[in-house]
Amino acid sequence: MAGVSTAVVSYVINNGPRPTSPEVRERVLQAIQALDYYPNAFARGLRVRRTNTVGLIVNDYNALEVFLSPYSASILTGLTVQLKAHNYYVMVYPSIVGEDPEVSGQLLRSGRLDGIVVRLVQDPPATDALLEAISEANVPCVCIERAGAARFGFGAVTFDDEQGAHAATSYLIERGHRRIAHLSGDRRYSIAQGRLAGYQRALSDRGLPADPALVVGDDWAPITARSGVKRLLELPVPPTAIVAASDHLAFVALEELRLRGYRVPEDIALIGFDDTDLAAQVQPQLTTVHVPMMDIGLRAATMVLEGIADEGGSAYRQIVTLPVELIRRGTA
Amino acid sequence: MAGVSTAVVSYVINNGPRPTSPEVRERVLQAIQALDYYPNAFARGLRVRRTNTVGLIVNDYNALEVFLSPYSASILTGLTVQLKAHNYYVMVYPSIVGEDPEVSGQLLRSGRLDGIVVRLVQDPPATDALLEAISEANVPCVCIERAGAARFGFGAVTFDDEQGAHAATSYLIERGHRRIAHLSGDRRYSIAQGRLAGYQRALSDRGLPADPALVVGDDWAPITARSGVKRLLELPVPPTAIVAASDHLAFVALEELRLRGYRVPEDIALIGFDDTDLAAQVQPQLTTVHVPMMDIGLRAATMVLEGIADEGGSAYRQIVTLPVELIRRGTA
DNA sequence: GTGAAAGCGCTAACAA
DNA sequence: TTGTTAGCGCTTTCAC
Repeated sequence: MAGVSTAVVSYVINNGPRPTSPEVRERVLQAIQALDYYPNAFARGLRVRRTNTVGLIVNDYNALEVFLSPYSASILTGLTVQLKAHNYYVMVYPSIVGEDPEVSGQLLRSGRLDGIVVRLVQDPPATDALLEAISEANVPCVCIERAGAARFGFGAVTFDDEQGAHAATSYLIERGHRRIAHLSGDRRYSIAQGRLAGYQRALSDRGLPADPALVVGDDWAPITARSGVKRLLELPVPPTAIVAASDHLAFVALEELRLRGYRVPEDIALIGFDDTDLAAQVQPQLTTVHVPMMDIGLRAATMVLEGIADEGGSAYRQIVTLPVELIRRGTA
Repeated sequence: MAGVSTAVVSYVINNGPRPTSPEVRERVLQAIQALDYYPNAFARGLRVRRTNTVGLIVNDYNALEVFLSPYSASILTGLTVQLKAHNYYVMVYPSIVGEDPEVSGQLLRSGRLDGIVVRLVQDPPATDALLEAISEANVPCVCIERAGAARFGFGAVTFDDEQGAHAATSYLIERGHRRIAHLSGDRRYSIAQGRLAGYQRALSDRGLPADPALVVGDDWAPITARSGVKRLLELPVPPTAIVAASDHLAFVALEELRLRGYRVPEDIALIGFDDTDLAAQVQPQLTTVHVPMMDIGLRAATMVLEGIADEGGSAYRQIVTLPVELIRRGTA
């Protein structure tokens, strides 16, 4: 319709790789408009071997909870915002712990993805099978939350649970607390382990005894948290402070403490972990450890884009650990 | 390597459209294994014009909140679980209200998607521009939360806010309440309007006056909810019950009421809306209206798959309204 | 039951 | 600056 070859149309659309005269360019643009023409992404992808798509593989234990964690939403937000700005699309894919890697292998090796961001809830070697499948996709991959085994050479954006819990616990010790409890999460998740470890290290750093009775809870369920708190309160010498492994657990603890007539923080101090939206909204506002979830998504997007641009380069293969920070509010 | 033509390989991989002899089949399968061969999705997509991908377009007012609403996560879960089971992938795309439709047009008309699920927060005609862009993709589309204008002929999975709020308010009236307040959400969202309307209709159904002073709040922010509750309590004749437009608002109200020394439900009854995870976890447990978010995602997935299978058929073009239900718990 | 070959819509190397 | 054309990797028609 513009009276030119397909090559020129391509040059116009892509601004290259060869120049076009302004008048031809104009004619082509008008024809495109008139015909309501849109390039087919699959044909282009087939030709240039780029799909403009990044996969977000979210690994978790339960298919119905993959996207429900407070993390996922923020991470997804950071990721999509950044990728959209660079004309990349996001394909989300739930991957269940223990699932046959062949399931995700189908997506991974189909050539649909230019890059991959994978949320890991465990540390190596538990994630090796999944990462092995990902490595066969032969595209840049950035792990978030936890890093993968070094041999894969993937980038990672993590945060330091251990240090966060250490800071929270140390803060309580400085404030004069000597019997500090930990309300732990599901230890299958590395973050739960890290938070427990940070708590324990803070105690030992200050020469405080590690009383096993002061560590309660072993999953993320509210009911477990409730009974854990109850057990703490029934101890011969109850704790004067609690470090919870998540804000959610802390909220439940807060409820339970109040219900039993304890004032927070006067009778018992409480610190959460994550700094979810709600933390600043309850009364008293929850003292907690801020984890920069949205930044993680953003940073992961940036890194994976670098990896894609680099064509097998390795500048992106760093392990970035974002700082976590104790936010002092009303509960400790 | 298997000593056969590419045609036969294709027949083996796709189980058709022509038969293959068992021995050849076996040879091909072994070669596939040995070569670690995986079909390229883009080449196949180019040829058969199917991408095995469904787009989830999430419309909202703020780029940073698109995926943070309690709805998004559940919807995404329902959607991905169902689509994964049918070998379809999900591409998520944030669409901002008022944004140039050309932005999403790029994705929509690129031929990447076999079908579309779009979350709408407004009613027609506000969504016409977005749906116009979607209709140019020429693929089945299912709206969720709110339906689009009839002329587009898209399917929809919705739920009845009006009726939910009506049920909640009516319940309070039956329990003897006569001064019932409504803590409203951001009226730019149709659900906020629907919930307000349901509340008002329930009052008028029972011949109760509609006191404008009893309707407070006009966004989803906690701070607004707090000041709204405060205003209610300072009224010459304060309400004895509050119907909130969301669980989040209700939680804030619950906090604020307690803070001011009111017992819930003894002094003031409270009903939320959504039945988010937390509703059953606070003490007292929140009485609320259950909205089956995950089902919505699941149902939308099923419908869009029907639309894709139907090849322009119209069986999927129904508007499904899922029931909402008052869940009696501890706050009313 | 199998092979040869066309062609999906695009890009880019090569030729002019 | 533009046109011609090969070919990305697959499916499927047509011939055998």
